[in-house]
Amino acid sequence: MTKSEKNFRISYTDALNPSQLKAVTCTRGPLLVIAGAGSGKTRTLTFRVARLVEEGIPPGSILLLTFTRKAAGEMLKRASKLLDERCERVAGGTFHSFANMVLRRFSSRIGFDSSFVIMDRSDTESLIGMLRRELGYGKLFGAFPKKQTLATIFSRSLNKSLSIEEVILNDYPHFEPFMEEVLQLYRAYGKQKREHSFLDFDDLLILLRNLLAENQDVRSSLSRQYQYLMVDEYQDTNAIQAEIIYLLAGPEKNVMVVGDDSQSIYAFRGANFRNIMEFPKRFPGTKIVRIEENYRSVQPILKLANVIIDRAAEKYTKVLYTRKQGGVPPTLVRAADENHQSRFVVETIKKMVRKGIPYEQIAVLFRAGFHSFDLEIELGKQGLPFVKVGGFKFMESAHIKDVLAYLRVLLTCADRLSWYRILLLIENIGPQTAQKIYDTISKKHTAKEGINAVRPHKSYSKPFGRLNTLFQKLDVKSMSVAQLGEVIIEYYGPLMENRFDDYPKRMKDLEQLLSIMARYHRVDLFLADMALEPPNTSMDDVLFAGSSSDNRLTLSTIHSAKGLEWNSVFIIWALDGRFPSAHGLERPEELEEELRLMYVATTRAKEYLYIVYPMQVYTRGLGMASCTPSRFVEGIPETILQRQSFGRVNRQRFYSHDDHYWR
DNA sequence: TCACGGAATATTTTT
DNA sequence: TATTCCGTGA
Repeated sequence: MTKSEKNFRISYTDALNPSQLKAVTCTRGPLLVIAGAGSGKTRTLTFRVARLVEEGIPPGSILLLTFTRKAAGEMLKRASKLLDERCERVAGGTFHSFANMVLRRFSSRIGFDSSFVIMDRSDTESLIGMLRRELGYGKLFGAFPKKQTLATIFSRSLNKSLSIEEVILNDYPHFEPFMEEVLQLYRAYGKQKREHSFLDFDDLLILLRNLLAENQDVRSSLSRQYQYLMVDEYQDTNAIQAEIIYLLAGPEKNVMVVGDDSQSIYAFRGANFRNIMEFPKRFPGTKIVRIEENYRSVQPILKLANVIIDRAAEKYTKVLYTRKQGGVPPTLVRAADENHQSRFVVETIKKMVRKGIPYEQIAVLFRAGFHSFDLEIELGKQGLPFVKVGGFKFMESAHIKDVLAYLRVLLTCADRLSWYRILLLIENIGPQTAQKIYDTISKKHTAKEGINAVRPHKSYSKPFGRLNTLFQKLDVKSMSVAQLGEVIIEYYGPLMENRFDDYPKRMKDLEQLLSIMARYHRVDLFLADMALEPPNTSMDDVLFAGSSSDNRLTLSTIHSAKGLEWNSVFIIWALDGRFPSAHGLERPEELEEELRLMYVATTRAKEYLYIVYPMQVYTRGLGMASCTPSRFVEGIPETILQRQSFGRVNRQRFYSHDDHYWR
């Protein structure tokens, strides 16, 4: 410690509990912080940033890596409020956005142009789909994996550091006969990316690791620049990310990682919570701090959470406790069917709101994006304002991607994927014609020249003329991002009208996109951001006219709810087969992850928690089928998880406990 | 060569 | 429910 405590502007000893304080003041050397749910992890990180800055460390030499860029931004903002605006100059973001920045700076070292394009998941799939078709593998005898599956296999191979062969043998043994073809396709995909200067999400990580591992000068330059590393959500990093941290750490090894092994929910993406256990081995002399006191939830909720996580085969090392008094046990609600489940949630929320709980303090959580469809309809009918997070994405909808395609070809004339998008929108141009036109265009260096060189066939010459006019107007150098957007939308509007019958709704999305564009002054940075951190809520999700943007309840996948908290939480579809999802039932490690997911969901609630499941579900083929509640919440004593019913089944009304607190 | 319709098939979570 | 493949007609 460079100064005595009283010389600091912030009184750390008053603001933090002893273990938090230890995590904050231990600023030198490797440090592992195990922080339970609701234990003030964000607070700890925030104070630690302020502390480092107060100790006189230049903000620019602190790097804070988090799971979303939003999380990093908020922490730095909070730190600024605590101390001063110096904290805003701390470098923060996700591994992917950090990689993006570094790789652009050192692009020549990795053999790429600095204006490389980042492919999101759907770009990746389209490109794979294109190659799959070209190579003719779709027509092979038997079922060749689809583009989506192929993308998953490729990604898993990198993120879990396994070969393609291993992934197929482990997870997709039924594709073993196609091993050679899949490998062929994988090589073609890699070649295509290199030729087009495309990087997918996984390339960002791999190339950053390779850059650091193979270029000693780059490595030491970066570790001199970032002398203090902080990594949030360490349980959800994979082997490559752990290696990046290792390579980035300078001789001082000022590396702090924070995580909670019982909240690891991204193994499907290659995350390995054992990274936490291995951290002290990689960094000898690591200090370990545990933060176990929970400030979020009332005791009855923690009790249930502890019972749930206790069912895990893996024994986690901490038990949450709280000094918060009061609270009522969470409730397991049996609803007659899916619609009753929705209606129960809506009814209860109405009662809560009447009692003074604001909408923004209420959330409904579920395993998968589509689980909320019926509820969304019900909320719309009743006029309750909500916002949906996770699941399908604004940025991935066709009309948004279409508009981005015009911008992308302005930067990279060789972007075949985007040219296909653009050309296929024109009547009478199909894949064959698009390829021919692309061949002509890609010989030129700019989109303007390229499109001018095309001699269109009569059948589409008129609409093609419009496209040509568009590209003569577009000029990256003299126009702002928003101006480019406006001209593009002017061209695209009529095409969209033709293509989609929900044209007005999509037009609103485009207006929204324009207002986002107005915040950027460089097209390449705008495009990179849209791929790395797309706005993850769709604008038309607000079914309630005139609701203010801040007073809405939240519908969210559990994955997207990570790190967040609400006064009242509903978990719906707590059915075996849905949650845990049928997918993971056979594999013990996947089932284990589902259990941790349930644990994460329950620990989001501060005061009230309902776990709801429908008794009967309509499934295609079977009609109405009875269901069993999730194994994660079955057989828990009523003193910990009380029971309630809602609706009627087979003409017999359920008995229902009195609705204790919302009457 | 394009557009469209029918049939078959697989269905999670995210940077 | 969306994707993908295949057949048919223009």
